[in-house]
Amino acid sequence: MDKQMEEKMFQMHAEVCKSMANPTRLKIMNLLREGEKGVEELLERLKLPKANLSQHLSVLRQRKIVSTRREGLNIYYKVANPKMIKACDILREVLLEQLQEGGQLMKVASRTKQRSKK
Amino acid sequence: MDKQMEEKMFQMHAEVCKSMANPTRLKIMNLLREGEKGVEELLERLKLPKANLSQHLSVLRQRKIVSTRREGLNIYYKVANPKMIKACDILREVLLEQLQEGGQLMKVASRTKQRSKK
DNA sequence: ATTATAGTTTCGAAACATATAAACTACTAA
DNA sequence: TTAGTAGTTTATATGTTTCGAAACTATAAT
Repeated sequence: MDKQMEEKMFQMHAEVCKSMANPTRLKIMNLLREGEKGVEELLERLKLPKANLSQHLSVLRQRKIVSTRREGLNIYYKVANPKMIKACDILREVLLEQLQEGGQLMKVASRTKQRSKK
Repeated sequence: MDKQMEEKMFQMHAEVCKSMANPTRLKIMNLLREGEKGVEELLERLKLPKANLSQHLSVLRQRKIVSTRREGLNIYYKVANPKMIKACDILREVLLEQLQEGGQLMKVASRTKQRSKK
């Protein structure tokens, strides 16, 4: 892979991250992890204004993170590549570890406090 | 995990994605993947204004994506959790697949064009 | 104490992302 | 053809991210 190609990859990688860098869009991905879902269902579950949901879906579509299928009036969305879910899962693992460590530190801190009280 | 906790997780997840949603910061991560590096070395390799590099490092530090160590005047950075690298790698795989598919489609398109020329 | 070096923080302007509301498009059915 | 439903797009106001420049902080050496 040449220099320019590398540059392009970092650019694209950043764009994908941007698409995932919003709690609402992560919630959408989390719902779609269970499988294909219609806009109607997403609307019910997320309790968002229709236009706003549509905008978020548009972001995910443009980066090809989700793909769509129309059936009459309804449009169905799904995660385009299951590896995307995998990547999300790993990040969540990291976050959980961080929360745990935070918890540990707090425990240690309180233990230290008790000790120094003696 | 309760409702509020879930909400917090999506929030945090989005913040982590934001930290990674910039080509320069991805390049930094890519350099640090090889191991700990001093700011000086990062500066040389990335050819950025010092202040700007420092701002990007600050973003990564705040989300605990990197951690630091000082040694005299120099400060050394490393990736805090190797899973972060794993997550990046998966996203890059997805991107490469997409590029390949794009290539395929282009080939099919040019073949189709030739055919219709007959 | 002064000076030099390595790195960070703050400020301000330009570019970008977000939510809401209003206008629009695609399909269906009467 | 008209009307209705499902979904998308556009416009705009508000907030966020980015960069360069200047000011600042921490450590070391004199």
